[in-house]
Amino acid sequence: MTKSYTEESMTLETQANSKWTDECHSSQDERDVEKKSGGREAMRKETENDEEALHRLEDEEEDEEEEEEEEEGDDAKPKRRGPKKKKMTKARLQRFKMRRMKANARERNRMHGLNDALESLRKVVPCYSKTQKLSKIETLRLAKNYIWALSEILRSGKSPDLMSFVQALCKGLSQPTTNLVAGCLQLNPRTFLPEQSQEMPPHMQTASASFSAHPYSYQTPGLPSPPYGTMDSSHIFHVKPHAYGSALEPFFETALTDCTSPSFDGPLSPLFDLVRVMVFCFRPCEKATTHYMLNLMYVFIVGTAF
DNA sequence: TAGGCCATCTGGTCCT
DNA sequence: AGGACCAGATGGCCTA
Repeated sequence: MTKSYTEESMTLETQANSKWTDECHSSQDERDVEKKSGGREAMRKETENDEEALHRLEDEEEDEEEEEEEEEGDDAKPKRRGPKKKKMTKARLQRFKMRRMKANARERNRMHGLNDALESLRKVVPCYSKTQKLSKIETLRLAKNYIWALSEILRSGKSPDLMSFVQALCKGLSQPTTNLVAGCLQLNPRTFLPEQSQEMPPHMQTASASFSAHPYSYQTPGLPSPPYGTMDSSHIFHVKPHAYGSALEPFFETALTDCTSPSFDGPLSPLFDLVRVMVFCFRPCEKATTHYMLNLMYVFIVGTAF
């Protein structure tokens, strides 16, 4: 981080900051040594230690503040006009450190929240395994495919055959994930693998898209590698009757009000209009954060398939 | 050992 | 001013 700074452009403050970040990194190094031995447990512990340190720092800072005020009071020199170039006093440095620690703690918590949301999503996509977790990116891809597939079912009102459904699910997924999905559904990936390179069309724009419409010629080089998770596939492509009817209505109403999407015209009928609602919800809206989108995907899947 | 994945730190931007 | 969110950087762990 600090390596990108040129020495010339460093102000007094940034010098102090970089000193701090260097300190951070050295302490980070020490902590990383701990991590090697203790793993995730150590990470959590270390977070707690950080928080303790933060409280200590807060206490210290209060004392420093008083000292600083005293210093200023003693200084009888005439004050310069114009923008002050703030000196990096001990107290300022302490404050900066504390701000940084607080921000880091918040960011950690935010990322943990994001990971929790992703974990929830992992559990509702059709390939959940405690032993072999999907990566973040693969979870998102699979969720996207799953939502697309469910939307197609809602749109057409017909259940596809399992093979077509799995083909749709595995579009764009990596080989290991494809194998995993196949394993979960007790299928041989050789029998259904689609062309991996073909990007899925914007599903809501192509109303004519259907599960069996894609040409599949991809040959998989390998078989799935254990251990697989198990998956009760009974629900995965059977949408809930009247999915939109009760449970999701409040959520989507909120989502639609929050988003800057065009308004609907005409009455909402349960199933078909769920698709329309999703079109609106999945449009990029100004305030759609990552967390928001993850929750939206989760709610759609749970509301539609479970 | 390279590459994928991940957690964390950091500074910037926007919003309240 | 402070918080939320984001993207870039960095370094560790794991696996093929």
